[in-house]
Amino acid sequence: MLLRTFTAVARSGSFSAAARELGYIQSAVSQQIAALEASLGGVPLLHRRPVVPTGAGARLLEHAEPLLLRASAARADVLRAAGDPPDHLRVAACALAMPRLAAAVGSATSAMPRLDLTITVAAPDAVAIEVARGGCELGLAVGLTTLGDPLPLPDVGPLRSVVISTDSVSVLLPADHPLARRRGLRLADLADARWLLAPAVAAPAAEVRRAVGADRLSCAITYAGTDLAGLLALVAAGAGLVPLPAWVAAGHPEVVAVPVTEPRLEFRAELLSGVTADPGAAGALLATLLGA
Amino acid sequence: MLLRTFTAVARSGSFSAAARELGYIQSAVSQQIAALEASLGGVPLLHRRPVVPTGAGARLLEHAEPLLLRASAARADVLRAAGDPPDHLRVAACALAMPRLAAAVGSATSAMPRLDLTITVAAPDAVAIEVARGGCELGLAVGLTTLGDPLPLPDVGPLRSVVISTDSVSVLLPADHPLARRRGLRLADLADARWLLAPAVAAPAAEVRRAVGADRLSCAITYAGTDLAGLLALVAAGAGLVPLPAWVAAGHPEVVAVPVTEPRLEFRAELLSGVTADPGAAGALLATLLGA
DNA sequence: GATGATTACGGACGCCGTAAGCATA
DNA sequence: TATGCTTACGGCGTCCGTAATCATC
Repeated sequence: MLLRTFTAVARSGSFSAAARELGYIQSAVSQQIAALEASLGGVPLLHRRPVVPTGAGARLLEHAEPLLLRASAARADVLRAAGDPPDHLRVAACALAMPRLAAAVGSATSAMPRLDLTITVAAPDAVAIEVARGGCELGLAVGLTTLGDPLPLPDVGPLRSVVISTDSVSVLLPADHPLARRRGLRLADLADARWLLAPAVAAPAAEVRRAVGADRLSCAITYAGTDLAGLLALVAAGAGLVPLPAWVAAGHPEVVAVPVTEPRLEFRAELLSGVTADPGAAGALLATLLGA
Repeated sequence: MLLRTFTAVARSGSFSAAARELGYIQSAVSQQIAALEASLGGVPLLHRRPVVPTGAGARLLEHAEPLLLRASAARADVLRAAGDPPDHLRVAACALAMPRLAAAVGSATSAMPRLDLTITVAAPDAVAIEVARGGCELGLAVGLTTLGDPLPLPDVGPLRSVVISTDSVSVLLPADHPLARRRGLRLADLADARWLLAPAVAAPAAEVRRAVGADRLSCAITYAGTDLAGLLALVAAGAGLVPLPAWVAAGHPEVVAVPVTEPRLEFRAELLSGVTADPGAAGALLATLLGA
C-alpha cells in the first residue's frame, strides 16, 4: 500500500525510519514514494532533506488517514460478515457510559460465569473507529446532541447504532461558584464563561460551541483524559465549567450540577456494532442487558 | 484496482460484461475477483451463475463506492494543489441557487468578456461530490438546516465552504389549499400532511422528516428532478406540500408560500471549493460576486 | 566523513492474455 | 450444445533487496 508508506514517511520524517517501521529497506521506500509521485502525474509529495510534505503532499496526507481507516473498516466488515460469531467480547466505551455498562456486565457475569470480556475506555470518536475497524465487537459512544440529531461521530462507514439512554444536560461547577445556587442555567447566557473542554469524556469543542451558540469559546482549558475523576478534580479546582449529566456530580460535594434549561439538548448513549455482524453470544446478552 | 473491478462485476452481474466495460478479458476479471477473495482470507464475495454478491460481498459493495470516491477526491485534491489555476470555470449548482448564481454570472461576464464557464444543475450531494472529485472548480449547495448546523452533505473529504445566503423557510401549497390563507404554519403541526419530497432540489427526505419532527412521513411523493418548474407544477396540482424559500413561488399565482414559524430553520446556500485550491481568475471573481 | 536518499541491477512474484477445461441453462 | 466462469501456462511488467552513487549536515 503506497499510501501507508507515504504516511509513515511523512509522520516519521525519514525514509529510513519508515522502512524500519514497515519492514522494508530504505531503497524500497524510496521507490514506493517515487512510484506514488509518478502515479500522480509527477507531482512531488515530499521535500527531501529535511523530509517534509509539500503542499500537494499535505493534501494527500489529509486524505490518507480516513482512506486507510475506511479500507480497514471494509476489510473488517467483510470478515465479520463471513466469519463465525466470536467467543470473546471486546467493548469500547466512553467514560460516561461506564456506570450503565458496569451494571449490565454485573448481570451478564452471573448469567455467563465464563465470560471472556475486555473493556476499553476511549473517546467517542475512538469508540466508533474501533468498532468499524473490527477492534471490538461493541462500542458505547456518548455525545452531546440536539434532540433528533445523530451523534456527531466520524464517518467510518455504516454501523448499527441503537440508543441506549439519554441524560439531561447540567453544567458542573465548583460548589463555591457564583452560579452554583441557581436552579437552572441557559447555555446561551454562558458564551463568555470559561469552559472546560473534555473531548475524550464529554463533548468535543465544536459541540460545546454549537450548544452554547458562540462562534468560538474564550480561553478554554482542554482535558484530554478519558476518566471522570480527573475532570471532576479540575471542575472542583475552578478550572472551568463543563456540560455533563447531573449524576456525574453525585458523591462529590465539592462539585455542583445545575440543570441546563435549553429544552432540546441531551446526552445520548448509543450502542454501536457492525451492521450485519453477529456480536456473539456474550455480545448479544450484553446488548440485551443494555436495553438494545 | 480490484475494488473497481468488483463493483463492475457486481453491478453488471456478469464477469464478461465487466471485462468488456473495463477493457479486460474475462479471465483477467475472474483472476482479479479470485485475488480479491484470497486477499480477504478466502471469503467468497460473489455467487457464480447467477453472479450475485454474497453477504460478505454485499458488505464490501457498500464500502466500495465511498472508498473509490474518496480515492478520486484525494487524487483531485493533490492535482489541484500542484497544478496551475485553471483558465476555465465549471460550476455545479443546486436549482435553488440559480437566481443568485445567474446574477453573479451576469456581472462576471461584463467584467470578463471572454469567460469560459460551464454550469451544471445537480442535487446538493452531487454538487459536493463533483467538487471533491475535481469535476468542477466551484459548487453551490443549498440545504435545509437548523441554524447552527452544517449542511448535510456526504463525507467526501475536506472542502472549503462559505455561506453565501440564507432564506427563511415557507411551505408551498396550491392556492386553493385549505391552509393557503394562513399567515404562518408550524411544521410540527403538519406531520400527517402529504409531503412532496424533492431531494434533488430542496431537502432530502431525512431532512424534511427531522424538520417536521415525524418518525416517518406518510405516503410522500418523491420528485427526482433538479428543476423548480416541474416541482411547482406538482405543487400546483396538489401533489403535496414542500418546504421551500418563499421567492420560489413568486410569479406563480397558482402556488402560495406560507412562512414556517419554527425559528431556527433555514435554507442555506454554501459555496464549495477545494480547501487550498486556486479556482482561477474566473472562479475568484465569481466567488467575490457571490459574496464569499 | 557519516548519515541518508537515489539510482542501477537482478531475482521473484504478480498480472494479463491465450487457450483449454468445465459447469450450468 | 452453447454460454460463461475457471484453470493452466507463458510473456511482460512490477516490486523488493543488494550494492554502488550522490548529496547534505
